[in-house]
Amino acid sequence: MSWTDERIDQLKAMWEKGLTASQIAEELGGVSRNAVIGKAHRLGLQSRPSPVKANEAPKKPAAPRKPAPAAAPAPEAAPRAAAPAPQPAPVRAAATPAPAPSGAAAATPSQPAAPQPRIISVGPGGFLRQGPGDQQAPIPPAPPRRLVPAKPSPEIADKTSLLDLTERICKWPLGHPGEPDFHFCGEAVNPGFPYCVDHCGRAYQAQLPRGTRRPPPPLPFGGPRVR
DNA sequence: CCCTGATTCGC
DNA sequence: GCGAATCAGG
Repeated sequence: MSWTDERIDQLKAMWEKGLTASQIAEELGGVSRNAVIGKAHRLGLQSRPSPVKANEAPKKPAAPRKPAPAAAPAPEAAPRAAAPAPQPAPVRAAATPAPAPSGAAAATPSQPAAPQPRIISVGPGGFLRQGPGDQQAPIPPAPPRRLVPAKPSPEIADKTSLLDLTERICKWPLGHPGEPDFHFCGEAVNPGFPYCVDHCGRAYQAQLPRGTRRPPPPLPFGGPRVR
């Protein structure tokens, strides 16, 4: 897979939306988590609180993993880690940046300056919900669309959604796509299979000899509800 | 173990 | 430019 404009756009949107690199990689498909991170950095989409970047360089800037045996007599006093990055922890959740105009009563409260949260919703399957017009434009006007919480409703808050699926999560669908409570099994998979042990039993059934009568197997989709 | 992002470096 | 390998922290 290559980084087409579309895919780069999706990457940007999802990255800025706060999805993890793994999730983005899964949604895009054909790329690894590392590829996503690498591309994100190349694109300049830096930041994101990293779990491994707590402190800077108190004493040892951490020895470079590759000693770089190649002759490099150049005096590299401080090759990297240049940015002290006193940046405060990024607060990404707030929908309203709250400009906070300093100065005494400089505010004209009547109209709170419309912020630009740049809301990009990612629909099921990870596709970007864009109007036909804004193919890859910044989407200047805030969409009048009603905001939807990350978890659509408490009802399915603890259910396994499409975005929750990983290689080791059972992908057996429960309910029917489109229904509000449609979700996936979510159990730990039977290693090597896309389903948990239970659902592997449903998905994979021994081939019986020809002519043997057999009750129709329950299908994941289409058939009557199976739970 | 699982996960996360950051970084390096051979391609 | 790309991304696997690796690191480092939770």
